[in-house]
Amino acid sequence: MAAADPLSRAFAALADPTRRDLVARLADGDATVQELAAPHAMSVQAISKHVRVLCDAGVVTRPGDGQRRPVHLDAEVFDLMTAWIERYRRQAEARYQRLDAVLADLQLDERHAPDQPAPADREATA
Amino acid sequence: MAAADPLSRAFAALADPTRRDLVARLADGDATVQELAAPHAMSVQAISKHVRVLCDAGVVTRPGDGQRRPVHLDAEVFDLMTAWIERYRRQAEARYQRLDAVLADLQLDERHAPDQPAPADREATA
DNA sequence: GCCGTCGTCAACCATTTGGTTGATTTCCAC
DNA sequence: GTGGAAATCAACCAAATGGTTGACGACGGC
Repeated sequence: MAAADPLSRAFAALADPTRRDLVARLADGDATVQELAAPHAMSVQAISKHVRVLCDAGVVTRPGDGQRRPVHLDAEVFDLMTAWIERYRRQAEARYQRLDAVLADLQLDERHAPDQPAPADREATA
Repeated sequence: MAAADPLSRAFAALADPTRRDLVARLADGDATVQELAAPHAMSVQAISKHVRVLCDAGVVTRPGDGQRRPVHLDAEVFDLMTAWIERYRRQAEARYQRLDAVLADLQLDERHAPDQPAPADREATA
């Protein structure tokens, strides 16, 4: 998963509660690794690794190049994720509505042609 | 990560391109494991495992209890994820705006009080 | 009733992940 | 300069992931 596509990296980065906590903390403002590590009963190195994962996923940037460089939340990747999620949520909802329409049609048809076979709803995608 | 919180399971479930592909396929309509496995050069057992992960994450449901039970996309968990993402995206954006306001204030203040120290913007969260 | 197929369970394996500790680098303050 | 703190690098370890193959239970069609 290390050299995976951006979407996989982004979702994987947020799949860990510690990293989501870091994001929540960074939404309040930039912070150093030490500040991020303080409330997390965990070594600073572990937090540094988590920050690297967030960085590789593009969730976070490190503007400075010194060793006191702060960690900065970059919300741009979030758009990628919401775009993907919303796409399939809408598609699923649209399918529901189409299914409902088919069922309604069946109800109507049954009143004068009770033995019509039901059309496969997946072919109606186009 | 097996007994993790719902959000972790949901993000982890979508962190795999194969599983995202299954979701894309299921957005077109319910399908059996065989149908899902067909286009994925991979054993049926592997697909079955992926479906189980999606099921544990609540992304997918299996209405039937027979062995030919179809897999059905359940978009409800998507709301959880978008809610989390949007929360911190908005918070980050709001912080930007506050930061901009602070900077604007500094610009103004510098014209008649040039040596005021900058306030830490993170304390302004409350 | 029997056969074939669908789906899963089980064991196994390679790789990744998430954590540790110890050493090293790099900068800031004095 | 020198000392100290910040951050990372490196090696290591336990557990989880993602895949395989093989076997097996449960239906549906003939």
